[in-house]
Amino acid sequence: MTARRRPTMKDVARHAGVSVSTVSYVLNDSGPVATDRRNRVLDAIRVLEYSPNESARNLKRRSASTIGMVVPELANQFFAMVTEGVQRAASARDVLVVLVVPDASQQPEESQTRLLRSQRVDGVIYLSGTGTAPASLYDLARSGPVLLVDEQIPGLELPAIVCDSRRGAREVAAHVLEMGHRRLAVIGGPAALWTSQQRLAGYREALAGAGIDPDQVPVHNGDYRQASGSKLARQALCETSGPRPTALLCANDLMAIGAIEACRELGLRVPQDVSIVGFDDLPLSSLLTPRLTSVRQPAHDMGFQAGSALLDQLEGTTVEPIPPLPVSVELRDSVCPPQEET
Amino acid sequence: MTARRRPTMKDVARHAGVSVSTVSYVLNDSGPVATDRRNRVLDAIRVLEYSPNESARNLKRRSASTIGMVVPELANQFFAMVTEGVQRAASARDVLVVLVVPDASQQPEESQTRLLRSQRVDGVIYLSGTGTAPASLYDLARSGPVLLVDEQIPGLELPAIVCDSRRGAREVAAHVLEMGHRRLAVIGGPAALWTSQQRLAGYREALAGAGIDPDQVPVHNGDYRQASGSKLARQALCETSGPRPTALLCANDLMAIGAIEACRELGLRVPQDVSIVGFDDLPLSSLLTPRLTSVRQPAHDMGFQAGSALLDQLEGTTVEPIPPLPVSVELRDSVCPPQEET
DNA sequence: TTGTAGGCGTTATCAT
DNA sequence: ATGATAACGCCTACAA
Repeated sequence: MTARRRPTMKDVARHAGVSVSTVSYVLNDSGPVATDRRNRVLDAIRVLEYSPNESARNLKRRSASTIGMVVPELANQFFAMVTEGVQRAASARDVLVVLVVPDASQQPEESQTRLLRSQRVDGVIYLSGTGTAPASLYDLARSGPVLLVDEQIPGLELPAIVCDSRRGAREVAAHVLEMGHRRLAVIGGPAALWTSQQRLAGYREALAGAGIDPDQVPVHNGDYRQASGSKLARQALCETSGPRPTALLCANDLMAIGAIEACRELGLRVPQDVSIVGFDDLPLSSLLTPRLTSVRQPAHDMGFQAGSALLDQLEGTTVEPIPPLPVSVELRDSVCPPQEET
Repeated sequence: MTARRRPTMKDVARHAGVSVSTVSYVLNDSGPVATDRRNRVLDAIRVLEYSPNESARNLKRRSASTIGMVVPELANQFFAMVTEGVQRAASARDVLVVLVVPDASQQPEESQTRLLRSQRVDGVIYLSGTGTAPASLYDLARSGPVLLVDEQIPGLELPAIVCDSRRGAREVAAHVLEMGHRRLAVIGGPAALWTSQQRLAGYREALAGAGIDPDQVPVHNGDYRQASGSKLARQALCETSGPRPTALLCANDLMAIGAIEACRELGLRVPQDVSIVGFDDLPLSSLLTPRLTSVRQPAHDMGFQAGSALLDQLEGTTVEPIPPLPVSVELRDSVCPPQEET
């Protein structure tokens, strides 16, 4: 049994007794073909199990029907869901998604940049997770369309799909304030990140709206990871002079989880002693004890929209900038009215 | 400012005053080139910002330097981590990963099959999550190398990267038995899935080893999802005739979480009234209350090994079958000795 | 050591 | 309605 060469259009043409152009015509409906000959071609394709060589096609068409997705890590469920959304959007239009997870320890420059320049992808969806643009992003953007998700990068005028972090933050904070809390602290994200800034801005709006001077509320900036949430919560609850805050506004769920952990270790009950809210509403957040009040972002949808928008752009459709997607506050058990100290 | 055509090798050659073959030689070290001319070429490449057209290269080489990763969903952290591992392995060898997340509701056949046949990928890593092979998998396997991860599909003699589920299951079960439990129940996975079978086998070995007849221990098969864990736990704890089990062996973490939930609703304390163990050790499992005793699988590593093995195979390296990867039992709070009923 | 030319599998232009 | 044929950009004998 010899490993047979893959059939080409030429083989199909020969088998069907027609010319290659005819085959090409039926393959792409790109020309008129008599019904009987079309059928002969279709048969030949079936018999030979022919399938077109996409490399050749790409070469000719100068496009790859492929987009790249750059994402900092998949273990983070939010990123994973965005990625899944992107892949859905792409696959709905018969476009492939190349996944790139830059190795934080390496210089990611090379692989990402080479990616677009080598025309293996027609465009890129980019999610840095840090808010800072590596040099490679500039190159990418110069050599092809780049769309940002879940962030906006200062200095780069790139289209982006984001959601209304600010409003979400404002609303959870308002909820906490309505419960009667007056002494709050913020566990914020990396100061450089757009989402951190938006969320902080939202918290401040709510505070101001409740007649509290935002500048009086301490802000501890972390890195969006659990450990930093834990550390900063401890700081906010102990090391501050003056009375202990009764509520912690955490800029994402992972840090909120860290905060809960810290409270537990400090012997403080959540929510009776300290109310805590997060942001992201990871699926796991409703499994915690207590169930975490958080702001849900439509992760999958963000990815889907991003994928669709990029593909629209590639098709030459002029695309309107997409307004921030709506978020929703999920009220759960980690918030209650402040209890008087006994 | 006119959108300039991408430079080709010909442009580089002209700019450097050499022939295209010379350029090709320096690009791939595929021929001898005088040092000065090599430098001229390198300069030209830099000046023109040339980068090779991979489509043309692929066409010529009959390979795509790309592999496909088929995975049922990314929202499941285990799958996400495997995927990340695959991408790491690939990117370490300058190979791209095309991500495919078959839409369960659609017939996934088409996209997956077309993928490999169109020679856009050189091979595929496949993780069905169901244990049943869609027709497309047969096609895939006929037209190129396919490697399974985290499962083995009966009837298909495909290489696979798995881990030692059986041993892991045996060991957690043994731990539970050592704590003194005698009345157990198993919340198993889908009967068709290889992992379910392995884990069940492991539990049975441990039971037999402790002098308990495995056939006397009730097995409830679920679908690896939280809801089924919840439902089946309720069944195991209430509807069984005879005394209530004091421990539940759950074939994965999600079902274990469901089981914990069920216990809570039934007013049973975990672990005092019911001890529970899971499998997978998802990162979230140690965040639960109580922290879940589970069996950790090296998800990322499984992916990495799978990627590496596939690439080895593609390079023609003859690859040894890889033995099951080791797992480790993570002892935590969801297990304690059985308490006498008061 | 370097250059020329043909082909990889498609698509698209242009005759017929 | 159909069929030659010339690109697409790269690699690689083979010739110089």
